[in-house]
Amino acid sequence: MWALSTYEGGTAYHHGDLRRSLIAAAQELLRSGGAEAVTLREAARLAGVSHNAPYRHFASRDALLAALAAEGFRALRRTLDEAGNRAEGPERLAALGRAYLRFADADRATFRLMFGGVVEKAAHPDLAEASGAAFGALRNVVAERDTSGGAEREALRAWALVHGLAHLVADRQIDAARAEACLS
Amino acid sequence: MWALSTYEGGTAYHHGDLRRSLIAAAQELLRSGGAEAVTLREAARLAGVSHNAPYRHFASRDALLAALAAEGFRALRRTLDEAGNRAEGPERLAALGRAYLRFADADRATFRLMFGGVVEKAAHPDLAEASGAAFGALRNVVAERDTSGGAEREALRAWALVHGLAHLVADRQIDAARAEACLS
DNA sequence: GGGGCATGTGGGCATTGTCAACATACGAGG
DNA sequence: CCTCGTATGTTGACAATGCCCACATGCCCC
Repeated sequence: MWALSTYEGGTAYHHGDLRRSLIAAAQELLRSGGAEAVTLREAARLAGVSHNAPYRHFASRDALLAALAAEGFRALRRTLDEAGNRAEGPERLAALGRAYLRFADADRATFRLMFGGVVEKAAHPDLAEASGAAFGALRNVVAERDTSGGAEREALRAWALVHGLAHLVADRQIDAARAEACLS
Repeated sequence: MWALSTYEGGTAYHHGDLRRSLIAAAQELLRSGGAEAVTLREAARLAGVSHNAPYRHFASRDALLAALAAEGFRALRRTLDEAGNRAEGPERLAALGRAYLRFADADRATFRLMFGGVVEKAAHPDLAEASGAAFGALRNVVAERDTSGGAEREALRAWALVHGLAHLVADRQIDAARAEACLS
């Protein structure tokens, strides 16, 4: 067969790790055409399987999107953790902010899927957990900076500021450099 | 015919103001089921016309979504203008912020359509204009507060803070009251 | 080595976006 | 008043998609 896809693998009939291949294919669709372009049948085509094979791994298209979003939250968490480990003291929060912004800028489609409300977190426990973990990482560092009485409010403000900047970047309302300059 | 829809009107064949009816129907679909639920055929059904009638008013499903988003930006601008007129001096910015948050909270689906990247502003001039006007209203008031050298940066910060809070509210990460408490 | 079960296949159905051809009515100009 | 052009709406069709069903295949455990 000409043009064997990179997402194929394993034997002819049993794929080997179709779930991962489908996610990889779907990520490519997501990044190149947005959430609308993520199609079970197209992902199956890219993975070199029949149009119904994905249903052995994802209950529905929504479940596939949820998996993509969860993957995004896990990646975001890794990014935040790394940034947090490389900085110390008062620099730490700004480092997290920069990491957050760079994540949004580097993978706008995934960021929008994560926060666009297309997938309902309540319906996908895996997603909810990944999302909670990522937010936890951010909240911890935010709260550690300010231990006074108004910590709660300040933490929320910092979070909202970064989140808003990230959305503006993802929507191309401002560019990433200008957004980074806004972090105190 | 039983169950005449509120979106119908005019004579039997020629509807009268189908464009407006379609937008109203689509808004209902948007609010009750999100952007995914906005369907040309369902909107046509609600308006009591054939499945192809909408094409006389919208070139594509995307054009209909763009019209909904533009309508949203116009409503946001009206809301911001009213809020700005009712307040004076330093209170003015906070009033705009509250209006912004309430808009996002009251019509989460429309807010997400406006900022979710589902419709490409570049492809719909009407949308781009409405969006620009709404942002202009916000930016003017933001910039008026701080006329020092760092006005640009402070304006962007204020905008991002409100925008981030609005997204968090729309995604139900925090509730509207907590968000409003964050506005200085 | 045989059977159970996870995994993949093929066909089918309803829904949708979009195109093309046709039908109808409103309004301007005679 | 009539007629004809054009805006508006209708019917029919096609491909793509999500999802369901019955069936095929092959890996693993007994």
